[in-house]
Amino acid sequence: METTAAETAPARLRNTPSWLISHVATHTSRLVWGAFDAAGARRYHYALLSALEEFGPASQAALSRRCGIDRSYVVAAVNELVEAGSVERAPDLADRRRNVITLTPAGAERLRHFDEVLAGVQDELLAPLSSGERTQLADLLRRVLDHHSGR
Amino acid sequence: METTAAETAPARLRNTPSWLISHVATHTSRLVWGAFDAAGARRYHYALLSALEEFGPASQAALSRRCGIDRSYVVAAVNELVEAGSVERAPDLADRRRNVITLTPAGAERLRHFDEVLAGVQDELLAPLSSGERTQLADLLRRVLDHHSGR
DNA sequence: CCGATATCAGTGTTACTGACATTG
DNA sequence: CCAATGTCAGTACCACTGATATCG
Repeated sequence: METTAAETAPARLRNTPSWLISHVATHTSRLVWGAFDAAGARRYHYALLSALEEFGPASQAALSRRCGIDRSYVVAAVNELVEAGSVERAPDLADRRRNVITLTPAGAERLRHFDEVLAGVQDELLAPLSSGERTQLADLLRRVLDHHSGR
Repeated sequence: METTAAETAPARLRNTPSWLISHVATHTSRLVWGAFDAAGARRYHYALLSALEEFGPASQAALSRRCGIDRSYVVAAVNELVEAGSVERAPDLADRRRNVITLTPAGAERLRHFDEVLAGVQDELLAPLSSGERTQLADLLRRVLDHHSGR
């Protein structure tokens, strides 16, 4: 235990949305990281596989834009996913600057597995909230996110 | 511009609270970091000053627990705050393992300045939400946070 | 020549881990 | 002897920056 007890945080912080978001995100990362680590994966593997399943084969740059992951990180992530047999990387014959990344059946399988793992995480993360409140929270966050990624 | 356009994220991600939180937190950090950087400070300076103002002089370990900042980081942060004249560090005569950190008048001044800076950040961050919705979001996050720091 | 792509090298912040000496 | 404290060294993840070569 690094942090022996909790001791209430200053009211200033507890009333500042940006602080709340950051701290909840820290706990979230811990949970998500733990779950993916146990599954031998990284958090953004799920993001990439999701994009490939929903939108079909795509270039690395497109994946970067859709998932909000840096291009240089997509390179590394795709390397890992290729090695795991979850995706395939092939040069794009139509535009020779690009690679086409394609989801493999094993990758789709993996994605479904991650779905379950992540569902468990959501449940643990949002334990104190009712079903309606979870939806409410997601809606609010989605609106904030859309506002800031619109640019 | 690193990310030319946004292109909608996969529905799987947009419906996953943990993903929403993490991504909103990224945007949040950008905003907060920018604001504090312009003020020549770090994000956790605000946390530490807040705790000192609300609870009075405290040891570094107590500050760590209250602000959720790692002990090793508190060391560095207090160094910076001492150098900036915002706090004073003195050995605790009652318990010689400890230091007593005390807020200086200049530090209290600094805190008030940060209050204003941060208020602006909240406004920018939560721009798409009404006043009631902002409260709602903060309430939900606070409950999630309390649930996870209770341990 | 400009813009996009894939890649790589490197930086900065922060959470976390572990070690250590000092003190209660 | 065990626990807490302050300190330091080192790791890991991730966002970000910039450079480079290739291609449209």
